[in-house]
Amino acid sequence: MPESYTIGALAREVGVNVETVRYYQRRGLIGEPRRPPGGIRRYGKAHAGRLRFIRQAQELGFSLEEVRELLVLEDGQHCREAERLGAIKLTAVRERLGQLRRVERALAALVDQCHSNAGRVRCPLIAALGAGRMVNSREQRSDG
Amino acid sequence: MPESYTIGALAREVGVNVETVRYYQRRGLIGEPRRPPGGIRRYGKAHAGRLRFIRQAQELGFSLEEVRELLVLEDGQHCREAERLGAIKLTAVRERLGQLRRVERALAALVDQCHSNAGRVRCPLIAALGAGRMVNSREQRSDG
DNA sequence: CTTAAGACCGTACTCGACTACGGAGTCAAT
DNA sequence: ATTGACTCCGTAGTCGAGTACGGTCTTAAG
Repeated sequence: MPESYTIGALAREVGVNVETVRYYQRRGLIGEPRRPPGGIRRYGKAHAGRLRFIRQAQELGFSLEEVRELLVLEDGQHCREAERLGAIKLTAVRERLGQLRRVERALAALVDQCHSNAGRVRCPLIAALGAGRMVNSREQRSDG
Repeated sequence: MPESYTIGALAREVGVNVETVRYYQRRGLIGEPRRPPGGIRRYGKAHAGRLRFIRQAQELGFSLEEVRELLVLEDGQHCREAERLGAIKLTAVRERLGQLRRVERALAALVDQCHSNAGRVRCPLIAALGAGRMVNSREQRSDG
């Protein structure tokens, strides 16, 4: 019988705050088991799984609202829809990745220049910041 | 004479809200030019550049506070310090990059599986989320 | 039985990053 | 001179994602 966790145990198990669990319940992200006559709720593996799901999805960049959208698909009947959502996220992730790569390059180069520069004239890093557009996410034309 | 923008023009130029510019000023991210006797402030290219930098840095996941740390070094006297901060940021960027790469892989694989799966049994994406730990930023052992 | 830890619950607070509002002043065009 | 757009400034509200608080109730241990 897996309905063994109290809310506190559940939270500990998954590594979140009790208040966070309750918050998710209020947001409709996890259902609350009904209270036994005048008692306290018990949670099971499924709840822990759900909770992990939420944290995972968050790490993937889904907002709680988006997570909720995904959870609605949980019955397994909506793989298509899940795929669609996943694909959208994937695009976003890839965009971010590209951006971050550009920054990595730019920043690495600047730090390197700073190092060679060794405290001379103008600091190349600072100069670059002042100049703006070290990194541009999207090309922008008609800039005079 | 580059001090040509009003705050509104500046905001439009960079694509942010006027209130946002003012907010950044309050946060010490951009200096406000002193008002001419009883007049309105004028901003120049430098301000636009600064503003763009801030947005760039934000898109990369830097908080305004972190951006401020870098911008504080603007006098050019602190190349060493700037280098240090730059190096720290670079490390952070690389970490983020790694994380994002893992996410990209995981998500791509799942979406792909969904596609092959074509609406059958359990949706792999949903299942994977439920199982937890598709992507973990830091390894964690001793998990039973 | 007493007691302490923990559950329950609602409300309120926090934090980061904005965004909106309202009243007074300024500027350019008519 | 008047109008209307815009600036200036402070304060307040919003949004997402929690986190904290305080009072009452349950439950397990001693």
